[in-house]
This record gives sequence, structure tokens and C-alpha cells, in this order.
Amino acid sequence: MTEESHDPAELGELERSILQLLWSRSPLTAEAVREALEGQSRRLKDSTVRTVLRRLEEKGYAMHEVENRTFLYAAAEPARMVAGRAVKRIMERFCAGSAEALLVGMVDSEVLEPEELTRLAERIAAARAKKAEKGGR
Amino acid sequence: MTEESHDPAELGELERSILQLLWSRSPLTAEAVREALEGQSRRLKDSTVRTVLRRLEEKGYAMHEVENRTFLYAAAEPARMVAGRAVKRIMERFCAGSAEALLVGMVDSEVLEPEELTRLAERIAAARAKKAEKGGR
DNA sequence: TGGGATGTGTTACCGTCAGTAACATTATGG
DNA sequence: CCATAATGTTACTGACGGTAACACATCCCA
Repeated sequence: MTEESHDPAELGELERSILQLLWSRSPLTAEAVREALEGQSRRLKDSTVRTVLRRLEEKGYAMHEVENRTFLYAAAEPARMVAGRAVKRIMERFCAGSAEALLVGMVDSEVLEPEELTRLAERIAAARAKKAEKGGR
Repeated sequence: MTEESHDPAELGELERSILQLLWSRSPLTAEAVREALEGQSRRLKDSTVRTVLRRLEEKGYAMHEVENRTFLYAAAEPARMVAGRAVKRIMERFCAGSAEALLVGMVDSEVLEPEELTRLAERIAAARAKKAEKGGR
């Protein structure tokens, strides 16, 4: 197991953009990533993209496999996992680890409405229950 | 209205520690902050503490008033507000703005249990309802 | 009344990190 | 065996946070 610290806050703007690409359409070659960014009016040199991809991999957000001498990159884990851990960090740092304080804060700063919260909570609990039922592990 | 960007991610380790102090026992003078940090085995020069306090104020996290020629610092807003906005950012950046994806991510990465989520959601909705009832605003 | 005590303002250095990229190296197919 | 297409190495730069020295302003008291 020995997972590294893995802290989403240490991701810069460009790193995030590229990670987004990996989440939306992987696997991608470095060239494909560069082209995709170009499509977002983000013109970068080939080596820039490669450097960032390597860094993302070092940090554990991405991984690659080799296909015909070419690297195919993909995200190492789903976006919501990264989001989850990021939220956890915030909870620890600003809410003394209290999930309640965190949710209250979300409501207070209008991240989501109370009704939405209850609705989603129920939906998630239901989904969880169903999953636990058939996929017992 | 016209609030600055206000991004908690731009807070460093020390800045956060000091902000915590302001949240737990304000108002505080620069000296008091320094002493409190010293109590945490964090020995810093007076000017260091003052610099950080000033930066916190510039960034909008803290504020001060003058009492007898001395600055009394306090947090500019509750911790859970800062947490809320931080979570919002994460939601936008890693969940395409979807609150559901965010909550699912929290459950998946074991930030909180589904049952806890439903329980808290209900509690918060209830509290909200009560507040809306009497504090019509 | 002048000088220390006390508190604030200014400026700066350093390390880390993300953005950006040049340049070197290597394998491969023709 | 070389041109081409990849990857590997190394580095510069600007922001920013941690840390602090030093300068400046008051006020009170001997």
C-alpha cells in the first residue's frame, strides 16, 4: 500500500488542465494532449507537455503504458477520488476534522442547498445499499 | 459584492496555523500570536509573525482594529466559510461543478460514511428550516 | 525633555514549485 | 546507417511562503 501523500493542492493550473484531459478521454499520447490543449488556445511546446505529464505521474495522478515505443497516458484514479481526498484535507485543516462543520460550511457558502443535500444523501445511501447487497466486497 | 478571489489553497502552513489561532481565540495581538506559537514549539521572531498577519489581512482572511496603539487581529470570517469556498473550488475543478460527484467522491474516499451523510443532511436541513422560520430576514 | 521601551512599516533573502522549453539520447524502419 | 519520432535531462524564470533584519513612530517617565 504505502501510498504517497498525494495532495491535490499541489497541482498547478496546467497540471490540472492536462489531468482533466486524461479524465475525459484517455488514454492519450503526449502529442494528443498537446493537440487537445492547442484546441483550447493553449499553445505549448512538445517538451512542456511531456514534462508536465511526467510530473503528474511522479505525483501519482497519472500513469502510462508503452505501446509501440509510445507512451499512453491515463489518469491513475477517478477524479472524484482526488476530489474526495482534497475535501478531506480541507475538513481536517479548516473544520477540525468535523464532517458536520464541513457540510454546514458548504451550505453556508452556498455550495449546495440543504434540500439538494438531503436529496443527494438519500440517493447515495440508496446506491450504496444496493451495491453492498450484490457486490459483497 | 466585489469580493476578492479568496482562495484558501494559497495559504501556507504557517499562515494556516496563525489563522487557526485567530479562529480559536481572537482578538489577538501579534505578540499573543507569537507566544501561542511558541507554546506549539514554533519559535519565531516577532517580525515574522507580523509579516504573516499582514499577509493574512491582505488576502482577506484576517482584519484588525487598533486599540491603544496596538493591533488586535481577528479572523475576517468563520472557518467553515473558508472551508465551504475551498470545497466549492474543488467541486468546480474536479467534479465539473457537480455536487453529487463531490459527495460520492467523499464517500468513496472515506471522508464520511453514507449513513453519516444522511444523518447530517437531515440535521442540517432541520436546523435550516428552523432558522428560516424565525429569522425570516 | 530626551531616550528607552514598545509597536508598526519596509524591504529582502531563500527555498520550493509550477510553467516553459532547449537540447541530448535512443530506438527503428527503410 | 541515417532520418525520424519518441523519450530523457537539465534549466531558467516568476510567484509565493517562511523568515527576519532594520527603520520609523510614539509615549511615558526619570
